[in-house]
Amino acid sequence: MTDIYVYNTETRAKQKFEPIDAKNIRMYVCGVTVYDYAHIGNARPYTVFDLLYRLLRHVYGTEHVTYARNITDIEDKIMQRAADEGVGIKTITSRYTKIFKEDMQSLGSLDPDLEPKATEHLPQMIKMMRDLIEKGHAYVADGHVMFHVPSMENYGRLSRHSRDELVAGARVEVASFKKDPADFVLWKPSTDDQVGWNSPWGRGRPGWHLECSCMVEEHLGTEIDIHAGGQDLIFPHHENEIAQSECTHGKQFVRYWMHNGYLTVDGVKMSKSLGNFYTIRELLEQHGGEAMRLSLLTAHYRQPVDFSHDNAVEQKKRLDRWYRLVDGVAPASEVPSSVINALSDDLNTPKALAALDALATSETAASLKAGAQFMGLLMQSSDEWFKGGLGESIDVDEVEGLIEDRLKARQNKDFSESDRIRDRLAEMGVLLEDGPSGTSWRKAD
RNA sequence: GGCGCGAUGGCGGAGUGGUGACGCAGCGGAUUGCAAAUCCGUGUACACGAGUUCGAUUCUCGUUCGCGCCUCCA
Repeated sequence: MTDIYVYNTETRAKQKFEPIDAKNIRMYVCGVTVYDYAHIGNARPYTVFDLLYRLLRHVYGTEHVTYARNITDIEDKIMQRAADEGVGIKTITSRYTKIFKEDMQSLGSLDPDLEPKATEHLPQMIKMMRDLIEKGHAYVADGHVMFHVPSMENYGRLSRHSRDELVAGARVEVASFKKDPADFVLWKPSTDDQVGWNSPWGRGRPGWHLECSCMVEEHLGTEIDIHAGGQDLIFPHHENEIAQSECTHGKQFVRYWMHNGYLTVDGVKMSKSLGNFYTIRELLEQHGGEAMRLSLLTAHYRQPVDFSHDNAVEQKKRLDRWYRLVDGVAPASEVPSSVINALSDDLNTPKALAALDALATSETAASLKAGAQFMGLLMQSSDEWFKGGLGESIDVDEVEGLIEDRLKARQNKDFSESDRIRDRLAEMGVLLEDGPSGTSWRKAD
């Protein structure tokens, strides 16, 4: 069996992956908050950890791996958006959930086994808060339920932030009802015009961290193999998940914590708050799903990746070359070991892509296709790739008729006529390629 | 201030204690009426300083520069 190595944020080291139960491997990736179109930075974790999912399924068997990716469908930004549009939050969340799922599919990610929604886990959250209060880890204050950070001995071990450092470096004003400045919210009260649920502590809504702890427990159990997400979630989100789950259950919550680096634009982190973002939608329209997927995979997942249109165009050219080679070729039955080995080494996608390039010869095209498809690439036929998509209405019959005319002109050595036809096709967005076996065409970029 | 990441050729980006991946771009050639595509060939790099070593881009320390997190954030 192939050994998989992953970098564990908690130990800050690359470790051999040893499943809790090889017949029941569980991974959880923090999903999106559905209040707007997702940006391409959001897509990075779901793309790289999709590869981890594929790898685990390959090594341990499809039926032995469960991947959950939640939908955060209650959050203040959602409420704000709903209020702005004068609609209920469900209208907002179902709209953007649908868009998000479509985007992920366009980027070539497999659907997770489970996509739990926060709002469907209120009873579990109330139960966890009860447990935490009973065990002395949480308290009620001013309509809030707060987690009491000093009640947990090794709080901060994931981010390596001590409670004292946190308090000293805090940029946010400390609410007066907190017993300790580091305490965080499990439940907050809602006013009458805000969305809320009844609870033993009054009508309110859950804090973000609580949701994930409860969804993990509900669907995957109290101890799971892998929990992943963006680096910005290490603190406070994942730190607080550990606090909630471990103080509730008294056992190690997660074996391996994995975090991807940021996607940047012009070297700066892409984020909604900075406004320097591209939505997945707009980039899919410009570059297509596979080029965007490949673009996201060109850097190792823990490194920052700087998004640029030039890179997307470059990756499209790489795909063009591969698609030419695999035209009409059936994928090999085995995924090339060079690809599996590269991915098994902490998801080394640049190395895996180099392995594909090494297979990009006419002799090894079947292996290239198998390896690429394993990574969610080369999923179309070459004809679809070169001629389809883009929605530009290209009339195939007209194109082929003009190619015939041009061929006749060329046979008559009437090159000014043949070039005129080629120019006309170019205006239609069609590029010609004269090969030994005749003339083929593809849509222009 | 605390915690952490990085610095490789024109660009992107692996990797290694000792003959410099890979992609895109460039250049030369083949092919072509021309172009495109394809094929062959080809140049350029390891931030700086010190240390360890027979030998360091690779290990150690320091410096400089860049980036992120420190309760919105994938």
